[in-house]
Amino acid sequence: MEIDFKDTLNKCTTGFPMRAGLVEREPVRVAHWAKSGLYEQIQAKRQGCPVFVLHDGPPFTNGDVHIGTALNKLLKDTILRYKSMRGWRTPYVPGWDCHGLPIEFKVMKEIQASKKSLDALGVRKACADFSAAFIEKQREQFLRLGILADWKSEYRTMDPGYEAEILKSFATFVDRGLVYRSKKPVYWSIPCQTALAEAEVEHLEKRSTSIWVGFPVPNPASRGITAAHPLSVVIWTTTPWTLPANLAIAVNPALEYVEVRHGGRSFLVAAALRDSFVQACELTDAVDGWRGLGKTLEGLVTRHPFIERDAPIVLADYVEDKAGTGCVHTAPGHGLEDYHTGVKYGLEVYCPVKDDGTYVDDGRVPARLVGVSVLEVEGKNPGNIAVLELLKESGHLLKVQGLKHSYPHCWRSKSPVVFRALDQWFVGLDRHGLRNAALDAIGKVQWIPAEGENRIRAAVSTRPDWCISRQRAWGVPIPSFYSPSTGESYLDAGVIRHVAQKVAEHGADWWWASSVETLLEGAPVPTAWPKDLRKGLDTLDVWIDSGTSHLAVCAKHPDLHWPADLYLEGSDQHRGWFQSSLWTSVAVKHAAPYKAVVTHGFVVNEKREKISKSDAKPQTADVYVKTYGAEIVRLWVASQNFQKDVPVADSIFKNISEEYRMFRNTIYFLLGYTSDFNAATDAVPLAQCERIDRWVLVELAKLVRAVTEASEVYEFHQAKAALANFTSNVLSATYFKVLKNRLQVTVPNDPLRRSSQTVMRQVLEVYLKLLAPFLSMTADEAWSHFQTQTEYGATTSIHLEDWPTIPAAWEDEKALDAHTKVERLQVLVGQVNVQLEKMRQAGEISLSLDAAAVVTGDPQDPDFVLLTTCQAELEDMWVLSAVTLVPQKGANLEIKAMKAPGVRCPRSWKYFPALVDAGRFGMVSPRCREVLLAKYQTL
RNA sequence: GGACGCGUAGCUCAGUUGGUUAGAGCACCGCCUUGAUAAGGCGGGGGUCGAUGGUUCAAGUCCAUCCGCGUCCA
Repeated sequence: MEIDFKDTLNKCTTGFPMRAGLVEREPVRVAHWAKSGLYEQIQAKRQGCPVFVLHDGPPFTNGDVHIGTALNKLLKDTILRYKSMRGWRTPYVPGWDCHGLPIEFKVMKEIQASKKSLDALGVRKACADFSAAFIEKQREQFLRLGILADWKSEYRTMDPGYEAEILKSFATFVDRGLVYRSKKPVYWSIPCQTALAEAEVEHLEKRSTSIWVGFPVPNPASRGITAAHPLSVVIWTTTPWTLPANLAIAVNPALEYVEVRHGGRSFLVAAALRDSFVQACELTDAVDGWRGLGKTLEGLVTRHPFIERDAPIVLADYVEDKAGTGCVHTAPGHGLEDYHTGVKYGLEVYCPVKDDGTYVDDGRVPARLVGVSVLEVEGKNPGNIAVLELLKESGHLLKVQGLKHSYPHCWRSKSPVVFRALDQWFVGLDRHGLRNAALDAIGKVQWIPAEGENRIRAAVSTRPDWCISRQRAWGVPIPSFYSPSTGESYLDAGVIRHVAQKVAEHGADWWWASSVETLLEGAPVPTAWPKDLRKGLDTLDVWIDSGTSHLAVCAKHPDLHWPADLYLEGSDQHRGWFQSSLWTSVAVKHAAPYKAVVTHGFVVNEKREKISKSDAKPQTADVYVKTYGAEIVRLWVASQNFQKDVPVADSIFKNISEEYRMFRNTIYFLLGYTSDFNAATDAVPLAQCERIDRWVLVELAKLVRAVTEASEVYEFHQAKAALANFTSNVLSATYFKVLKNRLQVTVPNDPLRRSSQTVMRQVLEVYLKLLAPFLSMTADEAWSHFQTQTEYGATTSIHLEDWPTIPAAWEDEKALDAHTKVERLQVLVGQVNVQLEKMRQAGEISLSLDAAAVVTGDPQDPDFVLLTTCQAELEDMWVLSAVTLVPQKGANLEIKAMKAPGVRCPRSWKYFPALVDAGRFGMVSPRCREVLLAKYQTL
């Protein structure tokens, strides 16, 4: 009868399943964490510890959690779990960014589709519902990823309390004299009589009237231009109606310009566009004259073609030589580029067009234009027609030509939009040294990676004044008032604070719902304000909302402190949240709101291209969680050098899944082979542990150091790499290989076995702790098995443990000596393995235990001395059936592998000179006979 | 177009101040194992270090130009 010796071995036994079943089982652990209040437990455990505040940048609440957002949140979670284990108290208050155009836009489209019409309050209600619904969804998705947070304290920028903080901060801006009103061009829809945002504009094909117009130059010689005839600078434009607002002509400083002579007149255009100009304006037989660079033209005075006014030449880099004449009609009130150039040259932001699209009567607009509309109806634009007439009469119109091109249109009325300067509120960034204060503050922050400092410095130093008003409904109101008779605006910090208090009680809707009398009731209204006031309907730029979070959250929440220790967001936030937070902080608190800023790159696809929304598959975190499991997503995050772009692809997740199995199986092995070990009774003093066990502890110490050092500087991919190498090389390929036979074959309490188990328990404990920040669910699951051999039996979580430290005994003299010796023995066994592989390929052996080795060497040879010292351990260490040492004076060390002599023990698979009778078990090795006897008493 | 960054094996990453035949994990191929088995061991193949030029006794590592990609800006 065949005996199945497998049943007589100490087997790998554990309830920790080798197969993870992540997608199905993870939600159970997430629920377990919620039910047991793991986050609260962790905070309670670190009561009184130094506090580390990672302030959460609020994700925008207009969609499912994107894989890039998951990357961000998981990095934060990893850092906090690590910091907590390191002894920090790590309160984490998550936030949500609720206001803003993308939501309002989506909501407006829905409203439009349902043919309803809502007032501002109705729109706001719909937007709030929309945002709230996505908060619920996103929170679920974050929980599913295993994010631990103080969800009960989460902040929302639409909470009345938060809105009040925004207004209080704004009041401080006003107090400090930073806020002013000025004009700036925005998209304007004449039929809707409203400003439009970029997202509300759609580009459609349009037929426009393009014209070439000459601006006479009274004194060409002032810039050294030697023109043969009376000179005109020629501009080309597709919006003739903006000419009444012309204040300058822009040329490119680097382009060459040429005088074109024809019919007793001279024209100045860019040399590269000279031919197309001559052709378009049919100037046959034109001759070229003076030439010069654009930069020499700066300040040259031209005359407006039909208004008594100068139009100086200004320089602008955006002027191209691809179309037109290289001389760009510039109206700061009717174009953003023109506006910037105008600001640069101190030009007026002049916009002589009213809300209804008609020219104003300001005494500067020609009488024939006053009241004429610039709205195009059925292809006819009265403004254009009138301007063309004026040009024709003045003789400066060189050519009219139709042009089909893409032009912005209003998404609702489908009519062409116009650019029109409106009064806006600005924060003057150079007032009262604000910009310099911001730049100083930047220098006191630690930027990781260091290049981040350049980026924010560039953003802060070049940013023009901050336009903070939006003509929108979904946001925090700018509590301004204006006089309908004079148009004058009124803003007062005291009044704003009064409004803030009311908003804290009633929410920002109160502003829209209340009359001016109600709004100002009880407010400290300045005596200078007129009685007849209307309320402003602009909202604040949402960057003020999120940029105020350090005040509304860090400075207010009792668990947190200001400034935050860390901000962690994508690198685009240098220009976004990092910057807006800095400005508000410097304005209100005179310092940066963060001590350190870590940035991560963007998720890109396998080819390292950006992930666009038009991709076939929506790149939500859920897609990956439901396919691979949150642990795989977490491990993916830990695998990336997140300071660069982060690739995401199925092939990568498959790869990571394999790596996960490696970690999981290693835990399985450690749990399984120590399940019969009781530390209280079975532990072996370290000093008596085996050499291989001492070796692995030295390796473990190295691992703890590597993982800790990498984690301290947030280089988790290095930490994960160290863990992977340790798992694969140190444990699986070496330690476990050497131990396996010993663990299985001996009696359970064999000293060798207990020595290894003693160390394996330590390895397991430390290994799980090192994995905990990354494989949070798996480490916690294993921790329960480690404590209680059940999945949820543990009363504590691994996330409540301290980060491992390295006991001195792990690396005492004996340990280091053992380490050196084992390392050398591992190098030497390499020579054996190559020979074994040849024998295996030749069909001579299967297992390494089927082989033996004979080592010949000089007794003085250091390696031979080492082998002699460790002779008793060599068979186990090399997993061979026998190792014979043959001292031979003067011989070079030679290790020869051969088929093992003797007979194979069917139980231990090791070869022995002879087997012995073990009764009902048959013939086994003497050692196995002993074991069987001890185990079963009778044979 | 501008500013800043990135580009090392199929994939994810290491490669100290320039110095021997460029490394790891995973994947791949072959063999073994089936007593970690939806596991494990052993062996192996695979990179002109984005391209080209330059500095140097010596460059993945320094410089220049170009190409590709990303973020922000225009």
